[in-house]
Order: sequence, then structure tokens, then C-alpha cells
Amino acid sequence: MIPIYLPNPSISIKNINKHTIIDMIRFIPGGVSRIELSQALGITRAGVTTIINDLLAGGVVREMNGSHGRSRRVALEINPQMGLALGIDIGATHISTYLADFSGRVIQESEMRIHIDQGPLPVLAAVDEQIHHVLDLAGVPLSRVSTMGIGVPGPINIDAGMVDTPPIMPGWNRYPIRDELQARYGIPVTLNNDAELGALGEWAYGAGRRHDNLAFVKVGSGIGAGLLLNGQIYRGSTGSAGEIGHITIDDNGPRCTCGNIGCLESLAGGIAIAQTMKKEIRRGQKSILDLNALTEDLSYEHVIDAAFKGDLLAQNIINDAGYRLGTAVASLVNLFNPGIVIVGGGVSVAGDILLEPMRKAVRDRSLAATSSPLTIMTSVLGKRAPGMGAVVQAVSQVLHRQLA
Amino acid sequence: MIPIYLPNPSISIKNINKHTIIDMIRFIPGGVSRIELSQALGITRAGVTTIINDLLAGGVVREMNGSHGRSRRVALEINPQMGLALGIDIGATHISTYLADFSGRVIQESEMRIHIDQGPLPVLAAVDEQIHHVLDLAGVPLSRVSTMGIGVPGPINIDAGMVDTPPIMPGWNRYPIRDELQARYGIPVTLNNDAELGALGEWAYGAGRRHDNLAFVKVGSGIGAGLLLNGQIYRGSTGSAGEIGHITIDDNGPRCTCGNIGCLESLAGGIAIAQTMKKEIRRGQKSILDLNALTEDLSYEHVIDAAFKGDLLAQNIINDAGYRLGTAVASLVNLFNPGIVIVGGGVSVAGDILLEPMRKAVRDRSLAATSSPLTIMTSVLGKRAPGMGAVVQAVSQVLHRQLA
DNA sequence: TATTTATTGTCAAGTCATTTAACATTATCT
DNA sequence: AGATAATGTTAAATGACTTGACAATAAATA
Repeated sequence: MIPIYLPNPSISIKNINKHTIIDMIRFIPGGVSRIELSQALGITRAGVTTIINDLLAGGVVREMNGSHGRSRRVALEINPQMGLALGIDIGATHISTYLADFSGRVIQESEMRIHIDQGPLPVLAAVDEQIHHVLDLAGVPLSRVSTMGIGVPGPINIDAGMVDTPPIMPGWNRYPIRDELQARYGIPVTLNNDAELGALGEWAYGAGRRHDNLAFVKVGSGIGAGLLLNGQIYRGSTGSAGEIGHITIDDNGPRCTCGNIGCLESLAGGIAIAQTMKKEIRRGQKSILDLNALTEDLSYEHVIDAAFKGDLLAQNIINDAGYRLGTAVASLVNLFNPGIVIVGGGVSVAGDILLEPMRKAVRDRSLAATSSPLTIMTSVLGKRAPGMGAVVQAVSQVLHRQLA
Repeated sequence: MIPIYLPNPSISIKNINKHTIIDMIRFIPGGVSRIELSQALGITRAGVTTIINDLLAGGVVREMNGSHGRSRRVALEINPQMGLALGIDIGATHISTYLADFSGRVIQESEMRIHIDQGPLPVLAAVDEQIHHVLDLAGVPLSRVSTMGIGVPGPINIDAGMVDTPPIMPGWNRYPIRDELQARYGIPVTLNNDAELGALGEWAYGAGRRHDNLAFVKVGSGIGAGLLLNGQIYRGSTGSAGEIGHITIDDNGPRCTCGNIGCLESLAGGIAIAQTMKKEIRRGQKSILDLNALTEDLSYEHVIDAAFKGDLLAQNIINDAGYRLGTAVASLVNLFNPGIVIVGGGVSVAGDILLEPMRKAVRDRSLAATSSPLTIMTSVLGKRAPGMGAVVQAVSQVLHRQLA
């Protein structure tokens, strides 16, 4: 193909080979040798040697398998001791906090339930609490953490570092999340959408390795997708790409929180699954779940749990949600032709009860040429995917920002 | 944003700034000055001067005369006399041939009706005929043409230069289109999908100027979309991205040629429009069109013509097609969040009769945050869009391929 | 076990895109 | 007409990368 060079490249890339080498070393499992780098980049071995010596001197990378000074095929890896990063995944009802080294290994993690609609002040206070909790557990002072990535469930204005008219984050609109955290902790902070971080996390350390085009469909309380296209996070022209949850599935469906009719999210999201279950039980359908026996409100976790225990009603409800998900994913597949669709988020723990009807819907509703080479699977990183993506962004930031 | 550097860049780009400068000069209307280039690329004025001197010496660019501004701003443009390019757009039922200079100005054009299902040999013979026809009209020998771009209505294997299991091109599968033409004419040939060339053409010289993310929806006999994302043509993992025509619109719809049920193309494509019109007339609906009076089979052009003449039945049929198109475009908009959706292809000459119901469907079915900043309009280049895209690819090829 | 071979990595000198820093040219304002 | 600001040019310096010769090792061969 003849590439098109954009009239307005967002950033002028200085040492593009050095940047590429750093990321190849970061993301290729098992490490890369100098000659592999030289072949991939189209520069000579000598050129690679110069760059690698620079990175070795800076402590960014190290040689694997003991230390042959000179040998045949020396694999390189990121030096984990280069620094520590915090990855924070804020969902509608939880905060997950991860402390990881620069190679992406998680050192300590913690989770906490919140409600995002309480607004930024209490939620960011909870984030602060979690950060200190995780650091205490790991016995690491804040001063040793050099970067931080954070994901939230809304469309992001990436330059401003804030959310832009989010459907489900009342009170957060135009709150300066990134700058606030940056000022509070004195380290660089990146702010991203949680689904796009899920895609990035799976691409870096999960099911999406080696895929240039992937979709991460996060099915939790709501439904959103993160897209990685041509090897880059794709955000669209105003940062709200991937809104698969608001594709219309049923013209006669219920009204969605977004104001439209029959959106996928209002039919197959976690909230919808729980509501449907409650409604069906009240209508007298048989189930092992007893609404009166529950101490808390029935949630989609209860439905999934019941399905695993053989409850037919729960299985049917999840099956229907899966088929509807597949209906929307079929549109995505016809339009994007991704190599893999990764299903994450809380509802994805249902596994094939959800995925098999989904795969069927995709087969029924997309071109065979597009759907037959396609893999549809659950997240490898599970609930950690967005948090790991946040770590990746955080580490990218410091590794790429100031290169000599 | 922190960009992610792909582990496997398809081509190692040598003089990236030189490449970028060439394309900025090609595609920014009114020309660009050296200082604008220097600011956009983040290199010094001196660096730009060196590159431009090189391009001036090579005859690739030239200085424009009419200059205005606060100081001696010299605008640069592509040297049209650098060479000639052929752009060829093969559709289901036509071949359009364009002879253009390197600045994209069309010197001569020609159109011919064919049937693509006759297979490659007769169709490529017709292409040859058209090429000589156009060259004769322009009084230019073939030897002065230095490059050629061609578009066909099917998924492309870009490395192989052939179509890959196309739904509507029987007999063409794995025929070496690019290599055949390259051998026949002795000039470099690029092969692309027609819809992606439409997107590229509109981006370069039409409605999509300055847009980083756009969709070109080609509504002709069938329906396909070309996508330009993050400023690059997006093809998906197997080259069949943009198959909007095979999104399911109606679960109770007719069977499509692709084997599935209720595809957009089978409900709103040109063939479907003509068939619906015939069916309704036979059912006794009133229309100014008289099936018996037509010397040829009724086509969608007749329907559009009737609609412009006030025929209510024709208007209603086009209106329905527009709303259905909008249903699919709404999914596209929710997923991609493009800045503009450009509607091209033969049916788009219906204009707002088609587009207004489309816009309504998009409003009804996508998030306001995504659809309100969105422009939906017809192609500026009209039926020339894919051919102009072919010219762009052809010229790109020679300008970028061998740089000192 | 010793020797050969292919592969991988390194070194020093050279090349070339780009920067630095001083200078030249032009349009507009006063 | 002269001042000013913006834009473009030049020559020397910088530094990323290449060239071409050499060194070090694993595996193959003798």
C-alpha cells in the first residue's frame, strides 16, 4: 500500500526508531534481539547497537539470560527496576488500583466499591485512599512512583485531560481530572476512556497481542467498546468512538438513558440483565434466585451465578443478551473487519453462555469473508484489562516523553 | 495523547519529513509556505529550505506567484508538468477513465457501460480501449503517462494486487489485476477498493478536506463504505472493512445475494430501489413511470428522475431507502465518530430526497454528542470521486516510491 | 574433540538530514 | 523613506545512521 502522510501530524516524532525499539522491547513476549529489531525497522545492526547502548546506559532496557557480553542472539527486555507506575480504573461502581513495574508486572492491587455519580471530589478522595492503601501494602513510598494512568467510563477530551459530556458521569463534565491529579501527586498523569484502555491492555499483555486491529467490548453495567485500529488507539473526531452500547437493536425496545429507543445497553447491559431477571421472577418464572431472600438488590452477578448453577431462566436471559450483543458486534465486524473481538467487563465472566449466542449472531449477520477469520473471545486479563491499559499508558508517557 | 509505536511498521520510512512535505503541498488548497511546513513538522526553516530546494531541483514542486501576507510568504504547489496519471474506476456497470496531471487536475475523461460479471478479460480489454480513447482525445501518447491507479468494487488483497473473494465480481477472484496491467503498460499500478478511493478522493480534493476521520458511503447498484481513520485509509485485518451494505437492517427482510437476511444493500441499494419501484407499479400504485413505455429495464436512475419530477411513489421509495441507509450509518457513527459522512455513488444524485431521511435516522439512532458535530452531505466530486482517488494513489506511488 | 560455518553483535570512519546562528529579502506600517 | 516583523537562505556543526571490516558465539561437520 501507498501510505498517506497526514498534513497535520499531531506530534513531530524525533527519534522514531528509538521510540519504536522501546515499544518492540516492551511488548514482544520473550524479548527481542538486536537483529530482529534491525530487520523490523529496516536499519542496520550497527545502528541498532548504537540505540541499544544508549538505552542500556540509561537503564531503560537490559539483556536477558545472564549477561553474555557478546554472543549469538541476546534478547532484550525492559528493565523492570526503571520505575513504578500506578494504573487506576474507575468504573461506574468500582475503583481498581494497580501498582506495577515498567515491564507491566503487577506488584500490588486493590479494589473498592464506589458510585461514580457522587461526582469527582469524593471519588478522587477514594482514589487517593486506594493509592495509599496499595503503596502501604507494597511497602513503597509515593516518591518512588514516577507515573500514573487513569481510565474513566466516558468520552475523553485528550488534550484537555477531562471528560466531555459523559452520559453516565454526572458532575464530572469538564472537571480537570488529569491536571488535578498531576498537581496532587507531582507526577505525569494520562487520562483515557476505560474501554480504550481495555483494548490497549489486551493488546499489550493479553488476547490482542500481535493484532493490528482489535475491538474490546466492555460489558459491565453499561456497554462500550475500545478500538485499536492500524495499531493505534482510535478515538474518533470528538473522542466518542466505540459507543456500541447506543446502537439501536430493537425499534420497539425500551427508552435508554441516552434518550433514544432500543439501545443495546438498555437491552443487554448488566443493569438490563438484572432488571429483566427481576421482572421475570416477579412475573412468576421459575428460578433458584429468591428476591426476598437477597439482602441486597439483585445484580447481574447474581444472574451469572445462577446461570452457572444451572438456572434456566438466568441462562436464557444471558443467552438473549449475548445474541443482542452479537447483533451489534456484527455491525462492528462488517464495518471494521477486526482480527479479534475481545469481550471484557463484569458480564463477560459468564463466558460461553454469553459468547456462543454472540458468535451465532455475528455469523448470521456479517459477511463470511469478514467473520470467518475472526476470533471472538473473553478477555485474558479479565477485570484487570483497563487497569493494565492504564499502566501501559502511564509507562509510555515517561518512556517516550523525554528522549535525549 | 501518548502514541503507541507499532512493533511492525509495514514500511520503514526514510525521509519522513520529505514525504510529509510533498503531501502537504499536494493537498493543502492554495499552497503552503516554507514556514507553515516548518511549524507543522516541528523542524527549522533552514531544514525546510534544504528539502524544498531538493524538490524544486527535481521538478516536483514549484513556487506560486500570487503571494500575500505580512511578508514575503512564498506558497508552494505541486508542479503539474511533473507527469501524467491515469485513474480508472471500475464499477458494477461502468468504467470511468481519467487522465490527470500530478496536481490532480483532470485533463480528459471518458465513461463506458460494461458488466463486471463478464470477468477480467473482456473488462480489462474495455479498459484498454478506454485508455487509448482518452489519450487520443487529449493528444497524448501512452509513453507520457507515468503511473496508473485503479479501483474495483470488491475487497482487495493489497500486497497481492488482486481481489479477495468478492461478493459481486464473479471470475475475478485471485486474478492478478495489478500485475497484469503493470506488465501491459510498463508503469506502476495501484489497485484499491472503489469506496476507499472515493473516501480518498473526497479527502484530497472534495468534501473531506482537513478531516482526519471520514466515511464515504457509496450508494450505487450496491452499497459500500470507504473509511479514512486517523488520516489513513482503513482496510481492516483482511481488507474488507467498510461492508456497510451487509449490515442487517430488517430481521424479516429479503435474502441478500451474500446469503444473509435483510442486508442494507438488499433494501436500499440501487437495484433494490429499482425492484421496489417495479413491484409497486405492478401492484397498481400510481406513478408517472410506465413500465411498458420504457425501451430498457427500469433502473434506479429512472426512479430518481421521476422523484425530481414530483412522482410521489418514487419520492417515497427513495425516502425509505434514505431512512434505512441512515439506520446503518447511525451504527457507523456510533462506532467511528467521524467528522463527516460523504454520500456518493449513482443514487446520491437524488440529493436531499435521500439525505434528509438519512439525517433523521442518524439523529434518532445515535448519541447526540456524536451526531450533532457531524456533517452528512453528498459527494463534492460526484461520480468522479473514486476515479480521483485512483489518481491520488497513482501519483502518491511515483512521488513517494523512489525518493533519493 | 577440534574445526568450520552461519549468525549475530561491535567498532571506526563516513554520509547526510537537520540544527544553529548569522544574514538577506520582502510586505506592511508609520 | 525608514522601521519593523515576518519569512527565507547560507555555512558550519551535530548526530543518527550506514558502510565495511572485524569479533564472538552456537550449531554443524569432520
